[in-house]
Amino acid sequence: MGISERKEREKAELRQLILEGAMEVFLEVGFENTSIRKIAERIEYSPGTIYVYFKDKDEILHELHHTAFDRLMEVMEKTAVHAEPIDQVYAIGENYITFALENPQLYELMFVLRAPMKAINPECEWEDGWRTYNYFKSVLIKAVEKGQLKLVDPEVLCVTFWAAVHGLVTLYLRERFHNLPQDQVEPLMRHSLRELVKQYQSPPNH
Amino acid sequence: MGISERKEREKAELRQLILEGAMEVFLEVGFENTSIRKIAERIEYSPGTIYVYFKDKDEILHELHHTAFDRLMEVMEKTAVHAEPIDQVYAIGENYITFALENPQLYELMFVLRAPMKAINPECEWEDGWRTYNYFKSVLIKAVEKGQLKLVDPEVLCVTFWAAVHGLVTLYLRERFHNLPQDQVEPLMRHSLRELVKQYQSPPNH
DNA sequence: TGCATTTTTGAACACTGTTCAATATATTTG
DNA sequence: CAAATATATTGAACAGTGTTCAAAAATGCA
Repeated sequence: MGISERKEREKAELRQLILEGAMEVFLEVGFENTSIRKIAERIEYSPGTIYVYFKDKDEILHELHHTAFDRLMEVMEKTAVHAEPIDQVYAIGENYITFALENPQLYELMFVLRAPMKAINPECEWEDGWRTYNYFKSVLIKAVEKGQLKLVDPEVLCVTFWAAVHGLVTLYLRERFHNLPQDQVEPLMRHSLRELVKQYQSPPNH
Repeated sequence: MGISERKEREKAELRQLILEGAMEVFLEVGFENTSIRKIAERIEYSPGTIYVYFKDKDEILHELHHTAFDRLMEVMEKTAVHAEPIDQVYAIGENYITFALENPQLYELMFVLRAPMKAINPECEWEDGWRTYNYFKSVLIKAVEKGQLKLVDPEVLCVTFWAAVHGLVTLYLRERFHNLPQDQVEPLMRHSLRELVKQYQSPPNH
C-alpha cells in the first residue's frame, strides 16, 4: 500500500508548510503580532486546518524555537576551530551576542518568551536548551583543566557567563539601555563580555 | 471656587483608584491575564471610564512600573548602612535578586516587558531606570576610588554586574533553569553573584 | 426649576485562540 | 463505473481582547 505512505508524506509536508509560514510571519511581524489567522492566510489554508496539525499556538512556537536552537548550535560549533579552549570561550560569547542581535525574534523565542516552554512536558527536559548549555560547559571544563580559567566550579562559571551575556542582550533588546548613547551600546556589551572572561582567567604563574 | 478644586481632587482619586485596582489585578493574575475589563470590574466602573483617565493600557502599566521602581529604590537605599562601598555592592546585588524573586511580576514590568516602555516619549529619558542605574554606579565609583574594586571603567562594571544579575533572575523567572535541580537554583544564583564580584575585587596590595 | 457642563456608560468594531458540525475531497468497496 | 466509507478541510461560532464614541446620567449654576 503506497497510498498511506504518500498520505503520511503529504501530512508531513503540510505540517512543514505551516511551520514555514509561521516562521515567515513571525520574523516579519514579531511574536506579539503573529496570529493563527495570519499564518493560515499566508499558506492559503483555513485557521481550522492548523489545529489538525498542531495542538495549539504554543506548540507551533515550540517548533520554531527548536529550529532556532539548531541555528545557534551551528554558530557555537563553528568556534571549535580554536585550538585553545579559552579562545573558544571568547568566541562562543561573541557569537552568542552576534546571534542575538542579528536574530532578535529567534533569541526571544529561545530564552525570553514563555510560550514555547508551555509546550514542554513539565516532567520532561528542555532538551534544546540543555544541548547548548552542556556544549558550553564542556568547553569551560576543558579551559579549567588546561589551567586557562581559574578553579571555579564549572556549573557556576557556566551559569555566570550565560547569565551575563543573556542579561546584556535582553536589556538591549527590551530597550533598557535606552539612555546609553545608542551607537556605543554594542561595543560596550562586547567590551563587558571580554573584561568578564578576563577576570576569570588564570593569572600567569610567576 | 472650592468646587473645581474638589473636582480635581476627585479626578485624582479616581485615577489612583484605577491604578490600585490595576495593581491588584496585575499581581493576582499576571501581565498576560490583566485586561481593562477586569480592572474596570474590580473598581466597579465601566471599561470606558478608564480611557478618560489613561490614554491606553501601556500608560497604566507604565504607572505601575513607576511605583515598582520606588519600591526597588527603597530596597537599594537600605544598603547604605554599610560603611564600605564594596559591602554595599554585595548587598545591592543580593537585594536585587531578592526583590526580583519576591516580586516577579513587578520585576518583569520594570525590566522585561515592552509595554511600559511604549508609554515613554522616544526622545525622553527612562527616568525610573536611570535613577537606580546611577545610584548603583555611584556606589561602584566609590568602591573603585577606595581601591576595593579593580580599575575598570565604572560604566563597564555597572553594565556587567547589572546584566549578570538581570540575566540570572530572568533566566530563572522564564524557566530557563528548568533542568537544574530546582532547590539548588537560588543558592547557585547567589553564589554566582558573590563569585562574580569577588573576581573584580582588587587583590591585596604587596 | 431649567439649562449647561461634566462624567460615565456600554454597545460596537476589529481583532485574538480555539472548537466542531458541516462540507468537500479522496479512497475503498460492490 | 457508482455507492459507500474514510479522510481532510472549512468557516461560522464562542468567549475573550483593546479601544472608541454617541448617548445617557449626574452634577453645577442661574
